[in-house]
Amino acid sequence: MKTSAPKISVTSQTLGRNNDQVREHNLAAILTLLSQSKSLTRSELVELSGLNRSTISVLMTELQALGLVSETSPDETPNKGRPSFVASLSSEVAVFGVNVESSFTDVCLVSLRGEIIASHRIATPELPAPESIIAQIKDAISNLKSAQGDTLRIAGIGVAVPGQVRVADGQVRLAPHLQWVEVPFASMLEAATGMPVFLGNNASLGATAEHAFGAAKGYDEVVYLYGGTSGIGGGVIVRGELLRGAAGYAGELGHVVLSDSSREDYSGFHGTLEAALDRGDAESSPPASAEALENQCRLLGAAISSFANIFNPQVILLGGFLGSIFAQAEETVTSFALERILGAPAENLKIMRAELGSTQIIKGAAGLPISALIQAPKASSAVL
Amino acid sequence: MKTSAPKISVTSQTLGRNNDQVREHNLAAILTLLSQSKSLTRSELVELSGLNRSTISVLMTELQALGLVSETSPDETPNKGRPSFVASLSSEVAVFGVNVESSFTDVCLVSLRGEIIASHRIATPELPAPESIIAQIKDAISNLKSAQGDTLRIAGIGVAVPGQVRVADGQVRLAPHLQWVEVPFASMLEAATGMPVFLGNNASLGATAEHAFGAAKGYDEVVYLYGGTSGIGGGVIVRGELLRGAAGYAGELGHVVLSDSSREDYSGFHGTLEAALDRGDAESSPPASAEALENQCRLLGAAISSFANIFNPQVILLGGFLGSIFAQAEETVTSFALERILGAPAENLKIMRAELGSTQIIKGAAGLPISALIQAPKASSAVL
DNA sequence: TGATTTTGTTCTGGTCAAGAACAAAATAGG
DNA sequence: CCTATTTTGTTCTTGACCAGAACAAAATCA
Repeated sequence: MKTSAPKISVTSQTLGRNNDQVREHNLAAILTLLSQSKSLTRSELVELSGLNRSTISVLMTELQALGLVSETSPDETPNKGRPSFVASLSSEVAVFGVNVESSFTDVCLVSLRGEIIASHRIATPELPAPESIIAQIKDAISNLKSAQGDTLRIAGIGVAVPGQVRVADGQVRLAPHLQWVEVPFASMLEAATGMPVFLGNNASLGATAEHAFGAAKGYDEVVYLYGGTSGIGGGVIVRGELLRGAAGYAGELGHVVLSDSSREDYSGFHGTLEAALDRGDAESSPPASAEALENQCRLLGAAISSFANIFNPQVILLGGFLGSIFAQAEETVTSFALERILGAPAENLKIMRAELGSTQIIKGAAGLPISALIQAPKASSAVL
Repeated sequence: MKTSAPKISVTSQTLGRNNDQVREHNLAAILTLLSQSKSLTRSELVELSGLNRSTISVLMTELQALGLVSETSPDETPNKGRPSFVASLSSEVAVFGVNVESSFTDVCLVSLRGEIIASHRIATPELPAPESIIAQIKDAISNLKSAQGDTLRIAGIGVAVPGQVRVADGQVRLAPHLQWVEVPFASMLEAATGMPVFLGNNASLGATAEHAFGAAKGYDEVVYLYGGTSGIGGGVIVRGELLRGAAGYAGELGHVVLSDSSREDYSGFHGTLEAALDRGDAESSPPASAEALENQCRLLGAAISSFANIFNPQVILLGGFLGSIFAQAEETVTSFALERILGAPAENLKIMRAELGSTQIIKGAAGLPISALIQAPKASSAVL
């Protein structure tokens, strides 16, 4: 816990760049734009990317050759002039999104656009052991895949886990509600399926899903708080990307200290947000009293004010039972929050309920292999 | 405070890139490498940047023509083979760093390498009014500049302010200890001096200085907490860059809610870190009792645990009187903190006292125009 | 002093995006 | 129905950039 020699960090900033990387970047830019909209015409791509028409032409040809983009003629031609091709991400490439919870595991086939094509739920009356659930996921994947056409290619698997995940190698460090300790889940599932596997924390992936598809779409600075059966988690979007921290454990927003109370949360920490807001009161049954609800609003408001002062976000999103509390008493939560937010970060701040339903975590998980494909389209396509 | 249509964000991710930007990026990469070391040989630059030797040759020629880099023959030649040129950032270009506090304002001439060349302190027995302090800063700048050789070129002015600063236009929204409200300081100082002016919050700039030159050098995920006469502020480095948030107000770490206490901080918020840790007790005089010190350690530890869980940083740095508390009772603070940090983010976490002395804020302020110059060497050089 | 090693410089070649010129495909108007 | 206009896709040329090869320069070592 004390100082040692810091390793020199080689960021992309200090690395030189050559033409290959320019092409890769521009391909990724087009794919990113396409993933943000259902479909875009070539002329819209020209405008949005700032690239020349001729360059777009070359890039689109390459992306079609890679099988990542499909172009069609437009259905309607509202403008005069030659109609522009309509491009969208190929429906012949998809990924799997997996959400592991204590009582069930969802496996979904998800398109590059983030649409759920097919899904299957594995019920686990007993807590899932890593080996057995991996075998079941493998079966579900091959069933879902064979139910589709032969032309479907899979770019990878994204898995959401309710626990702390080391992003570098997809190791589950600790997932208390699954009773998993130090499970190398990514490498195990990779070995079983032969596909690239990406792991993430479930609440963090909820944040990326809300950012990509949900209520936080279009914002680059977002705080997401999620209250579920496994406590309170969160995710933060900074400059349009998920806040990961040194090893990927960032975003444990439920464990901020809020009060002097001795009440403990699921990790045994006292006085934290998770300790103060107990799930049972809020979602399943209406709160015991108006006083109890007001107390919850006060605590939620205090947490919101802390996060607003820390992150100066554009949006703070509340999901799960925290969204229920907010929906019941929006004014109360907001006014408690505003009590302790500085004037400047309080401007233009939006506090909203999260939008996506139960599919958000799956979509966030699917976003992991999708992002990997988009960021390195040439390299990733070789893997398919 | 409620939802409106989100504006579409155009990030660099979605923008195409052309050859001009490649050159600009590579020039910036070399300057960044040089700013991280005192000096580097060309062959070291080849290795660190990953660029070809011939490319480095061209780039260095251009940087010398821009007057940003100077090359000398090596003093010693420990290896066989032709000795490599030693390159370093030019000493003919410098910037001004300014730190405005309630009772004085420091103006320093700072080299591109972050060394303070000359400095001048303006005493302000009365609180400084914007117009008068700008006139005094202008005088100090011209005096400091004329004391140097004629060849010295100035790339800009960086100013640290104890308050909330909108980074987009350098507007001081609120600086309570200066009693400034909505002061367009950057444009005022630009008009007075004709030089480009950059503004930042003092604690945030302390964080960037610790990251660039101090105890956090080499780390990319850093939380910095600073306790000074104007309360408790902070700064967070995420992926090697300062966390700014939507408008630049992020990092107000002193205003996180920690307890149910009704004690208020300088902004009138109760139960916050700043409210709980009163400055008077800690720095000027030894704490009244061991009990009082332990209480301070408990509160500081609680804040540290929150930030560790939120950010999963490599380092948490404590500056100002928070550093004094830590130095007095390192074990106590650390053990209180570890009580409520999850296992994974607690690994490899270093809690340290900040390194730089009173010059840190000046160096951080100077870093603003230096970074601007490094990031856009061709454009910025035209301004000089 | 000559061989070896390492580095700086110059020249060539390949890749990339921008822009111009041209072809293609729609609408608008008679 | 035909033609002018508008908008878009394609192709070719041009200029910029980086990589690599060939060569020259400057040190050490035997």
